[in-house]
Amino acid sequence: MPRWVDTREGGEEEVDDESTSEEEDDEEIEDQAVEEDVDVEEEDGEGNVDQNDRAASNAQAGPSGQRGKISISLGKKGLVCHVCGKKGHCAGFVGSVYHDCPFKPCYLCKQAGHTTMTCPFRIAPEHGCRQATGICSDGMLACVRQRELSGRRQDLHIEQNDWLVDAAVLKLHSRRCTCLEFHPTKDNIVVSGDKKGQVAIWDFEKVHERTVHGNMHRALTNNLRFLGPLHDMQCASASSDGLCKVFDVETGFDTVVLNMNPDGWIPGVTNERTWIMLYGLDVCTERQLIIAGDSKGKVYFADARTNKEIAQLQLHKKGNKVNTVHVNPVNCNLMMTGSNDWTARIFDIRNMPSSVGSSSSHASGNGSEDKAMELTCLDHPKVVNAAYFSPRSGSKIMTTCIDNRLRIWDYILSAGGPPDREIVHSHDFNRYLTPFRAEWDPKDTAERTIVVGRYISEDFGGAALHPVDIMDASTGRLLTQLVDANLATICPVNKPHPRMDVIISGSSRSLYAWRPVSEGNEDEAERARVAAEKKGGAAPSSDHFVSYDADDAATEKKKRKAASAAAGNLKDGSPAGKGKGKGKAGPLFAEDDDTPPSKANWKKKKDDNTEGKRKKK
DNA sequence: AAGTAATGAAACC
DNA sequence: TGGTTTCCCTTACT
Repeated sequence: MPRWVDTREGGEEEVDDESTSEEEDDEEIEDQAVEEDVDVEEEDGEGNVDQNDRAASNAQAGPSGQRGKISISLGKKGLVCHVCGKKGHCAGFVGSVYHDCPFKPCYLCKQAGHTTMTCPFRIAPEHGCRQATGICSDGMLACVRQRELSGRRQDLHIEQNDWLVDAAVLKLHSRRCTCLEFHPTKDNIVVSGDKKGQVAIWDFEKVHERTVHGNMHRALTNNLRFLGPLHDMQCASASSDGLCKVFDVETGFDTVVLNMNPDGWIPGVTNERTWIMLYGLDVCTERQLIIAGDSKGKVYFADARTNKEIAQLQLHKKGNKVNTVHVNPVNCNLMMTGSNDWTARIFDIRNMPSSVGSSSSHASGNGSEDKAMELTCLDHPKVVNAAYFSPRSGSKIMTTCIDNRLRIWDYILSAGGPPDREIVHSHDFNRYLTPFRAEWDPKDTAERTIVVGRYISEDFGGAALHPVDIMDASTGRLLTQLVDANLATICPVNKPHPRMDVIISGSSRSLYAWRPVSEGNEDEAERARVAAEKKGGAAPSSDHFVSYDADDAATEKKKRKAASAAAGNLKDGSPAGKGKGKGKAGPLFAEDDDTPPSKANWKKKKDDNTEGKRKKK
């Protein structure tokens, strides 16, 4: 049985009882649409039927297969499409299926001439992908042959299991989760950061055990990285408050390594242009370096032993975020960054200019000045959310770009040129959500398995769910899609465990632990599934399900007090009042000085979405 | 149950 | 270069 943790008051009941009559509603809507003379009969994405069916049984089993024809009524005169503004049709959800505006390019691959529903990339995710050389449709024979030829061990690591959420901690954070990191030595521990600057430590085996360091930062915790097995309690963090800290995950005791805004926020003086935020972060254990990227295209190097800044360099175009920093896992001289300037870049740290001070003010040029270190630049057509070396050999490269493509280079040396593969995959949303970042599975010795959340939803037995995809980076093939009826929100943050068959997803304010359904456990999983279905997607068991309303600041304080009184690990429960604390927070800061850059004066345009709204409940 | 705020990139002038 | 507007399947709340 899945283990869900709900520590809010009333725990399970909260999530209970939603949408029991979902199917009837669906039918109603469909019927309606049919009645009102239908011009366009649903283009049915034949190709993905089986894919969906399989996952549908994973999710709300429902009357899965026999989902009747869905129709959209284009004949209605009164309708106005909120996407293109033209009359006579309307984009949006019909039940759990979204229909694109037929006059816009495909939402998935961005090409004109078809909609997402009929997109070749949706029907066959590997469509148009060149396979990596030496990879023959995943046959065992091909793997053996490859192994003999290259002398390297090539595991066939094909995920075929069904996965389900095994444990969850709901509302652990008070804002959306922004990053995740596994503890280097304690297998069951995952550390997560959120949009408010909190850092949480969760034991996904014990489920109820978690610690929240509430005031680690005063703005988004953008990245976390452990200092390594030798300092296994020490974790570094980079935040939009401009701080890079090293903190002890058990005690929460922290040391500031970098402070990009030493004068703080001075009303009337500081503004959004001058405030510096830290984004990308990595730790180089060999060199004892902490490397962080900022919101202005600079990268900072700090000595992890002294916690002092060594250098800062303008490695990317000015004014553009450096979203990720990654030190090559086998060659610590190599570093790669992914940035909002539409590039990923690879650097040789040895070529760092010797005379770089903390007050460097290089000017001129097109913005990215400190070229000495740069080995190559990987151009992209849009923002690069993430750029990572493969975790074992360090010789492959994968980037996540918001043009809805994952790009794979099979060898670093080819990184100057076009990628070996572009995998079309839906992850292009850029507001409201934490940016998607595709991750390598460090367990796969062949360095093929990758994990990435999907933005676009799919109909799983009547529910619109957003799967987490396990894909093969060498073929572009979708190996498995993770869905669970209890997890209906988008999962932008996902990490495969380095040693266990576990994937942790951060979705909204909650964390979820996926596990494959083992053969012996299928019955149990089935029961859990049925239970979940009966309850309308609610918590099957409180042993596996915790919710924790971290929203209200006062409640939070109370809770912390109680926790410290109890002087031990936080135990389940500590019933929190129903979170109402609106948590009036400027975009940048959670508390005090109320002059953070606020965009409250933004004009709002009504986003007339009503007719196409997805029916919930 | 309908409305809305928070939010970020990019196109445009 | 800077300010303004738009956009596209959000989410959690009133």
